[in-house]
Amino acid sequence: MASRPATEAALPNLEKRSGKQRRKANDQTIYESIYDAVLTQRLPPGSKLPEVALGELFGVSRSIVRKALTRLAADHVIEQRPNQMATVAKPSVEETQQIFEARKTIEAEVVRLCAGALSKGDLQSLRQLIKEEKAAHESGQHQERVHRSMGLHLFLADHCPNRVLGKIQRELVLRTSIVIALYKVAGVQACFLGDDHSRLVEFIAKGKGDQAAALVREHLDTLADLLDLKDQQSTIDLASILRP
Amino acid sequence: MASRPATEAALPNLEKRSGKQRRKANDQTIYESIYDAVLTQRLPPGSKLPEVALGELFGVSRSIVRKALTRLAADHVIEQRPNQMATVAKPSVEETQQIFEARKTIEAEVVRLCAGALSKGDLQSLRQLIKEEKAAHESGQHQERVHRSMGLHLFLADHCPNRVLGKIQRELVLRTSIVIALYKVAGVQACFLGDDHSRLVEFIAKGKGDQAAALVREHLDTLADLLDLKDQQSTIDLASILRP
DNA sequence: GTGTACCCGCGTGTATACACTTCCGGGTTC
DNA sequence: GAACCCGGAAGTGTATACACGCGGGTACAC
Repeated sequence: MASRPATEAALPNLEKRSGKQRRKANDQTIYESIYDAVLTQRLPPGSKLPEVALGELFGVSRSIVRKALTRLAADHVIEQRPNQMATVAKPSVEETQQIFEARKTIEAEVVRLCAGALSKGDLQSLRQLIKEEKAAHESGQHQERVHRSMGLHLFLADHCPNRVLGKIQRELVLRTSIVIALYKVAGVQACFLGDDHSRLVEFIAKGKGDQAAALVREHLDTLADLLDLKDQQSTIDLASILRP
Repeated sequence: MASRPATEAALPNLEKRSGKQRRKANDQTIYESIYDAVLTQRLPPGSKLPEVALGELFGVSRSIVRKALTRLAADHVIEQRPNQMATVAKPSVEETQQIFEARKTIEAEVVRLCAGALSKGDLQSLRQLIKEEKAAHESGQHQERVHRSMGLHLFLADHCPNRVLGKIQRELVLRTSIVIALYKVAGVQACFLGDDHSRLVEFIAKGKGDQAAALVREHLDTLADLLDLKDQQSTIDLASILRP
């Protein structure tokens, strides 16, 4: 049983979430289930994803599973190597920093475009999201809080007037969440940084694009600093250790 | 024969390029072949891509073709609808403008990061690319010129220190090329705009990131202005035409 | 002549069978 | 005792068979 602990431990969690929907899942369902499991750390980085097991779990054949895995690989959620089981992506420290830098560039532009361009209803939804995030935070519901916190950034991505930039932003938000799950130090309340979110929404509401962009950059820098990027387990230099 | 002219006319062009490699193509080969055919307009937007025909053409089964098509759809090169043949993407005017705007944001940052960070050899390669582009331009080799011109931007994407941003840039360059192929007015020498490319490389060589970024934005604006975005065939307002 | 309903063919959606590759474990040999 | 070799189990890679959905064409009715 020690041969593939990640698989045996995590795969059942996939069905736990959605109950007994073992029948007739399509590739989109599988895609979202795995994605969500990765984000909530039920599937930690490096977890193995055997096609047959997934197929049995969702009640479909490997064809569907393979399609979902191909899409997940295209979105950098998992890694596929020839003749080997797919594994949940395990971004390096370097890649993590680059993801944050890239997101700073894109999200700054996204909020700039959003500023003054969102409807009253959109702003209302944003304020509601922040309220729910705080509530989840205070009641200690980890998964809920992660979803709400990420939800604000996803909302901005989905409502950016530039749909192309919005989709890029969405992908980066999700990748960011993965690395946060990977490198987050225990106890840190990621992305719940003071009232950054509240201030950001107000800047957007008042059409102050430049200030919103600046705040986002600062917000992401603070977030990146909270990560424990010193943990270099995956980049151990065997030579320096074993050399006499 | 009028039922699917695009397919019958264009699909044979796929094999024409690679000669007689009808044996044992993998999904990567198919992916690249279709991608290249789209970029060089051998497969114009809207072209149908039947799985069986592609399979026979490349000597593989539909499984491989489907994998390639799934990846192409993820990269916005083709569009897949349930129970319908995949078609080459046909970006709207609005999406085209958004692609250019997004690329301005990303590429400006990419060249800023490249400035002063490229090796002597890289700069040498860039200057060589520009030379080849000019040569292809003057000798009237359309396909070659398109490749070289795009090649400079792809080179910058691939050599950007931030690999994440580089990959986003690469995708946007390719999508830009698609819309250029789609909306280019006859006779326009797209992306061969004076000595923009030469000046850009020199800015990068001298580490003048801000000036390089500014030039890129200007370059892309000029390029977008050359397109005939008034052509709204796909968004015809029937009401305004048929109303008495 | 026109409108409608049915049928058939083409193409995709899904499942499954089989071949190949990889990895692990035991046995043998030096 | 250690290293190498070999065999089998598990998993992916690919092809193929069959089911389903859509669209066009024809025949029939009005």
